[in-house]
Amino acid sequence: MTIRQAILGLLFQQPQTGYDLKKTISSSSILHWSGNNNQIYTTLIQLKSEGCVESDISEPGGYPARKVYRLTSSGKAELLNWLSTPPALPEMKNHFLIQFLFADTLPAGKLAEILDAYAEELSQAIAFEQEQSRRSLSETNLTPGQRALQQLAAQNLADHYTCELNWVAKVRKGLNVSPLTTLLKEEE
Amino acid sequence: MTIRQAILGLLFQQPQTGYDLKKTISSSSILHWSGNNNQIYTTLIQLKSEGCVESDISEPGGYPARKVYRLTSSGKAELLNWLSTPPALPEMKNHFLIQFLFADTLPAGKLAEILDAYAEELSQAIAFEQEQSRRSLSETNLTPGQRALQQLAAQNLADHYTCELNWVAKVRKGLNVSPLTTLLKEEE
DNA sequence: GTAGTCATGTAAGACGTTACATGATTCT
DNA sequence: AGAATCATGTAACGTCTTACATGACTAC
Repeated sequence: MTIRQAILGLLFQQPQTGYDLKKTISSSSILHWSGNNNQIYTTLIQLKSEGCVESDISEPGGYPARKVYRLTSSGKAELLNWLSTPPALPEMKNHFLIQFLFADTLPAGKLAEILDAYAEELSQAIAFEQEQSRRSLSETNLTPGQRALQQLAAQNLADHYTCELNWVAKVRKGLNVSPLTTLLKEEE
Repeated sequence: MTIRQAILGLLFQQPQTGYDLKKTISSSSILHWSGNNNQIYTTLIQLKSEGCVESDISEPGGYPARKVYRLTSSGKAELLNWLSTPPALPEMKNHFLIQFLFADTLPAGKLAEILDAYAEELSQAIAFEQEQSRRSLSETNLTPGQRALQQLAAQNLADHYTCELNWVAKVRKGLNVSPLTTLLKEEE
């Protein structure tokens, strides 16, 4: 349940509503959960029952009640505690890699076609992340330290997409030189 | 449900039991689901009810019955169909990146410590993947084409871990030069 | 007037994980 | 004798996704 920690972290940056959190999380490639992630609301309710967050209703009388959440000291403690946790390796669920793994079933030429489509999609993703990285510089409601972290994190994603693109180019080049079945001999 | 396609792919390579699939999947960094992934059995039962796989009992009378599964033509069709699906971007659930994103809450020095621990873990993962890549060369029950794909896929993972390690080194270096709060100024 | 955004929430499902249960065989 | 591995399966759980429901306000 990383969404719990993501919420704690965002609320530490500034108190905000569930809707604000939802927008931030869905537009962030790093906090990449569903764009319509209503788990946020249930998690907020749970966090409140555990005393990690408190909420005030701004503009009373409105519908639905606009609840602004903020961290309690207990919530801050949990966040700090999690931040000190030993880091874990990234989980890379690369569905394409599984497709690739069984691709010798495909007719010749089809793999090349798919690799090209993948390369195109990666290029777009890299452009998007670099735009995000640039945009994070102009976020006014963050401290310089927070902006630095955000920019470095966005760069991390762009780096990985670039790495993937390089890998595709390498494989694609190999496919041009020789068909799949003879690829291995070069390595031996 | 990528485990479904992974099973179809593995059964295409060779008929085998659920236990065999489980070992292969749990030891593969690419097909990285739980090491004790009993979802495989339920998926096999489902695939059978849909006519994608068939099973024979080898060594009848044993307990539990050793069921060897193989693909039907319908299963092969589904696999081929999925292989031609337009490729999707990798889902990188990098929990560490979320930790990093909120790390300005941490006392100075603690972030550097965590980055170092992360770098160490990445180095180990890279060594492991390169060992896996080497090992895939000597798998006897695969065709040369399949071995080539497997080796390239293993290399893909090693590439990503290396990319992550480079990123950590970059960040770490920046931390030495200047504290977090002044990091951004260099970029502006 | 209808589409979109603001704003909160419930409920059902998909997917993956963990724990448990059973019992045979093989290794130490 | 006890532990590990072989081998299959069920059940509960945790996490994330999708769909639905409500209703106000704003923009075209």
